[in-house]
Amino acid sequence: MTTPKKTSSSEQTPLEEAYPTTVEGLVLEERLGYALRRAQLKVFKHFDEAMREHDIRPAQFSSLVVIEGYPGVTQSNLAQTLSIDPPRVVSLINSLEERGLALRVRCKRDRRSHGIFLTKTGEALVERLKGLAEQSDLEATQSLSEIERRQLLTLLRKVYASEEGDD
Amino acid sequence: MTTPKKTSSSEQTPLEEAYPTTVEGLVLEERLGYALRRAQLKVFKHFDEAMREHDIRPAQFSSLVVIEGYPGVTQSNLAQTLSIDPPRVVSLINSLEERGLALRVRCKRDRRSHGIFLTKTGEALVERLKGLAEQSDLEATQSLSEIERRQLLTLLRKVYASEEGDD
DNA sequence: AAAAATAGTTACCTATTATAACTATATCTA
DNA sequence: TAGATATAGTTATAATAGGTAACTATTTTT
Repeated sequence: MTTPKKTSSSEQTPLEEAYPTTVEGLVLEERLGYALRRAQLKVFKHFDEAMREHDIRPAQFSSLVVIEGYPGVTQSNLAQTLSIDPPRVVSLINSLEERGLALRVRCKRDRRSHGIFLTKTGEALVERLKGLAEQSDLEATQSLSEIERRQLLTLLRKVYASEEGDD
Repeated sequence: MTTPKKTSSSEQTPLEEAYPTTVEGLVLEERLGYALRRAQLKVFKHFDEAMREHDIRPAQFSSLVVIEGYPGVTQSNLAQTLSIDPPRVVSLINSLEERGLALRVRCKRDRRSHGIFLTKTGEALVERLKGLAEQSDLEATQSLSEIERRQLLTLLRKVYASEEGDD
């Protein structure tokens, strides 16, 4: 790989050695969105690997955890909770139901809505997945100390939890 | 909105009040990937709003900043720098070129590659965009103090910059 | 009873991202 | 120097995420 070298931006002919391989020193390093995207890419890559064996996607994992915590949750509440759109929930629950991990139970009280529950298989799987996910987080953030990891989590929560839109 | 109430997960009939609207208390709150995704969603939403006027997408912004910092950068180096695939760079540069913001200059030395440069218009725009992006970051993270914002940025960089894969 | 609202669904459309194959050049090697 | 190999960029294509609009079945409101 050739060495990065910064040059005047008014020079309009191709350079020979002006090839960066990092964004070091660029304003990009100061942008939160960029840093978030890059960090997320890395963490998700680890997550994908950890879940590959069980063929579980991030959204499926999130759904399973929420259903486990709130058995009987409705699809619309799941949508709100995870900030995804109702149509997305349909295919999400379909996939879980087809794999025998969750099931819809029509609500007697309001027959428009479905309570969603985990099956025994689903409960067993989510327990396993939670362990794998925790391990994956640790691997993806080996460069952080335990204290830093907690700090990061706290700061991220502070960002996304702040009311303002209803993101 | 009804109140969340947690119940035994072995109960297989629909509940009346088991509807959460947050993930508070769930293991999900402990997952880094989840926190990153939610925070990124929020920050990107602000970014989109800030850039709407100029119709600039996150990847276009990143490209412009890198080209500004490394005039004459090649497409393959841009791909490496931003961790995106070569085909993605093609359409990215196409869009910038069509809008008169950047241009390809065939490299004399290696006629396979193109040096990419900003036009005057591109240079003017990227200056403006950098200001907007910074402002957007601040708005998206109003819940953080200046110190916390810097901490967050530092921690994120530490995560994505650590060598291990070549993410 | 009629109108309006809600939960879920279906159909559709767009943007993002990854993969494979192609071209043109350049480099290696024998 | 000829032939094989590698590289930069491109095109085509497919998989997927994500979002909108419209429809059905219910429930609630008036």
